Amino acid sequence: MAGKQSGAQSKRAQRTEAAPQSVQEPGSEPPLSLERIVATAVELLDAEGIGGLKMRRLADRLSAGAMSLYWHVANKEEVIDLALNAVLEYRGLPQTVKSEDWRGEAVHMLEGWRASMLRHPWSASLLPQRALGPNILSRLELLSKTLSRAGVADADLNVAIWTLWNYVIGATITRASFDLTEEDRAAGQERLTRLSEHYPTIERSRLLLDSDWDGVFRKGLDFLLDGLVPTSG
Amino acid sequence: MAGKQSGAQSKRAQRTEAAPQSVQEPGSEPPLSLERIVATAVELLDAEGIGGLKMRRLADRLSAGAMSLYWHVANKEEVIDLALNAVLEYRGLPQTVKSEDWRGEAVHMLEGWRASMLRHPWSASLLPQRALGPNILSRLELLSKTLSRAGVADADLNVAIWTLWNYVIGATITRASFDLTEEDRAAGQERLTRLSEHYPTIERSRLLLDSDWDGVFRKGLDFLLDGLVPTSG
DNA sequence: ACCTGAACACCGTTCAAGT
DNA sequence: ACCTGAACACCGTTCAAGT
Repeated sequence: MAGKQSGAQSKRAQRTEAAPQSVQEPGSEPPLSLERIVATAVELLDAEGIGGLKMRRLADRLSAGAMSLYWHVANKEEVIDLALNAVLEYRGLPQTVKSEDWRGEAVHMLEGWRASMLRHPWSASLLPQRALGPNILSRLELLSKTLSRAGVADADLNVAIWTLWNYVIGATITRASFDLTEEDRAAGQERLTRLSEHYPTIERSRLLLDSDWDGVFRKGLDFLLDGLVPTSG
Repeated sequence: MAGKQSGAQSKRAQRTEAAPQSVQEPGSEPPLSLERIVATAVELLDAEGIGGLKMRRLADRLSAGAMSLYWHVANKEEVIDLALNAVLEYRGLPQTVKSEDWRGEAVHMLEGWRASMLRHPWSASLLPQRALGPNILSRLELLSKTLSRAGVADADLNVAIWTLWNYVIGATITRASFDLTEEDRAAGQERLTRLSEHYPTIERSRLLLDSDWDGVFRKGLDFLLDGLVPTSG
């Protein structure tokens, strides 16, 4: 969200002229670049989670000295911001599709957003605390337009956006944290069973075990849209 | 959530006999205790956020050597788990109230849960990644019972709980992160304005500025309950 | 039983220096 | 313009030792 402005801009912003491209020798690493750094950061985050992203480790993966990164990037926070933005990249809908099904479009967009984040389970929990990068802004802009055309009045647009944001973020963070700890979940439910005198209702419903995540997500989303979007006659 | 089992149990669990209580001299610190450690950790977290919680700093506030904490607590993670649980403490409803307004009760509980977390803005983002402590389990148990009595079938209970969980967590994390960075928000909207050609719709709606958070929360909650709970004739 | 300081491993980052 | 190693500050935690 608005989150903290990770103001630090890398010096890169001042360099505009392209350096002469050196020919790539077989077997040697390509030169360091912002793009390679970000792509490798995403790989590392995917593999090890947010706790596994260390500047030295990132440099290792790039076969660079640990300090080389700091010429391309102001600090670790900028690496994370860039990685988060990269993961939220969005190819806009093909303009040729002229669907009248606004509701279906909104569902499709929100499910796509959630899917993008679940492919990178570290990403969802980072999103609320950070400045809104361009890719997430594009997604919100497109969602706003879709809801507008679906009949949501301008005065209700912020309510609609925030409600959906809240739901998608909460669902995705929760879902991702379950992914990360699949094994522990049984232990959790077992602990619940041991305490079943205290928590009979949630124990009985096997809350931690029986969950059709995609189905749950879709149902809640439908309920919200039912309330937010006037039924198009 | 199921989150990682922060398995480490402190040695405390093995000590059952109470130590002789030393009389409290005026002006001297009371002895270290789990209770004081947790209470002070919450204070520190409230004041400085999750990044401000350092074992040395916590010990300082307790006028203890940095390493003294480790006799009472296995590690920093246990401190955080305990602080989170403390913040989620819940005084059950007075049993004397025999309300028939299940829906109102559910809203009251969920708003109370959100309010508890907002009083400690570091707490909401921690909740999804961690093992469910007793206090949050109590809240979920009570919510389950209330929804059950409101007419939600057993088969639909998990869907209802998770949908509401997702929404409350997302709303609270987002809301808390805005609290933390009130100043930056204007800067964020200003940046939006600068980019208004790219994001005309969300710029026009002043998404980052005009938000009645409590109202938005309540509206989304109502929509979800409308869908989840059969209308009681 | 309870507390402590010295010491270690680790990590982000600064700096002065290389090419 | 781009990369590097040495060094610093900081932090969680181990350990052997105190009372």
